[in-house]
Amino acid sequence: MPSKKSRPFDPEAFLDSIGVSKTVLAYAEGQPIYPQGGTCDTVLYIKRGEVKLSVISKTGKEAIVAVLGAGNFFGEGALAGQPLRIGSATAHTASTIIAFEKGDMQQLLHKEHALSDGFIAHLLTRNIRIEQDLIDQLFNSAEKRLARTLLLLARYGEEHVPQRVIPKISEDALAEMVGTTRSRVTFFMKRFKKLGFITVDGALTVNNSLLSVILRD
Amino acid sequence: MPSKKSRPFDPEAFLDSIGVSKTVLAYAEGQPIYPQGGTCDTVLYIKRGEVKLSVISKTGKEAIVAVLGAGNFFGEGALAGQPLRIGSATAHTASTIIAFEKGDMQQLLHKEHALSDGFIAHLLTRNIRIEQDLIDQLFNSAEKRLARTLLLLARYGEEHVPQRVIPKISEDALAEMVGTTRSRVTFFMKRFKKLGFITVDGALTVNNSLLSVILRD
DNA sequence: TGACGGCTGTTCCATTCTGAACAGACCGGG
DNA sequence: CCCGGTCTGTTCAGAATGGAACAGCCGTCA
Repeated sequence: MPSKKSRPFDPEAFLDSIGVSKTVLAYAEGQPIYPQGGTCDTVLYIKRGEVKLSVISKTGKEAIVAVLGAGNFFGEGALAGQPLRIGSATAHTASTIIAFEKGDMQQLLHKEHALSDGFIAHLLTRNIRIEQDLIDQLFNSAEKRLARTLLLLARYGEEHVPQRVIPKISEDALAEMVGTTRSRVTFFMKRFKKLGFITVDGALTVNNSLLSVILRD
Repeated sequence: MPSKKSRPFDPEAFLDSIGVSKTVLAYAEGQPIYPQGGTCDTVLYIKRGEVKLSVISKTGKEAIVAVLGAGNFFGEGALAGQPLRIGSATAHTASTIIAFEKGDMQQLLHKEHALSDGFIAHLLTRNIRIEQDLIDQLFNSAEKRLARTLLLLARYGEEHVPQRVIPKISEDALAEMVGTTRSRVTFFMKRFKKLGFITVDGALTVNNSLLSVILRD
């Protein structure tokens, strides 16, 4: 397997190396990066921190589409000619963000092989992830979706540890990510606790045994 | 608006122009192109026809993730290092498909600007579409999802006509695309008919007034 | 300290959905 | 023309979900 996984490409270092100017911004936790409906003229890159992408429906419901970590692009819709942002982006934790003008990015992607290779890799990864979220929604019950979300938050599979701690997240936020209501989340969390799949003592610890929830029929 | 929409790039003509060998295959309606779980070593391109991408769960349920028309790539997971196909691809109508070896494609994407530009455009479009499907699932009831699916099938928005005819599709297939059961589909279809949003007289005609179902709160 | 706001635990019921069953309509082959 | 297969129309009970309401817990802040 010659292909190297996990962020083989660092756009910032690359851009420095070819001497392109860029905008680097710092955001505090919870600070908005761009609003739903805003003009869609930049592509952003997460240098440090985590960014939450969410959408608000006409009825006021919020759905969290993704929480992305360092090394990810977001707002790529600009390149596809989207005039307005479909959803909003918020700093989930304190973050450092690099912004590229849409036009600059297009030029760079066209000229610089290394950048376009890296960007394609990123898009493919995102594609797969979103598609799996969709499949998850189509197939699974709220309980399984919650289990999957918790495992993803705990970065299941990235390291060979039996359990990991989840930073901090309210049941409300979980409900939004999972696509259900808080009462459901509370209900299932209680069950997970009872079965020993997760433990709560200030922090939330996810045990890999939670996988059994997803795998069972 | 300088950007040209709707398939600005024709990979086949391009590949011919630079003299790359490729595999062109013809599929009859309903014929499998690749199976879920098969080796994932080619990227495919739809020259003509329509391709259905579906996934089967452990419990045997099928979900139709997308139906793609001419000018689309699929099976791109190969480039992201996926060893096995996540879902299966089937010719939805008689189709002509071009297959690229994963390695060849990677080389080409790296060397040929025109190809990588076109491919990025494709990935961005797909991303947006899948993301919207996901948002649809998170926000909307089965009824609205069905309405949206019908409008998409009727290619709502592509032309300025008040109504369009949908090729042919069983309620079973609709149920799979929408992510619900056939009994629900029948139920809502009846309602749509009664309200005049669709008409069935052999063929299925979708009226743009069906939009009101999506827009209402 | 005491009020307040945010989060969690819990309950309850109306609504929606699933899954299965059965009957009739349509179609093509033998 | 009859048969079997596929698709649609319909019904229904049981399960899952949504949405709201209320109480307790725990920090912050004046």
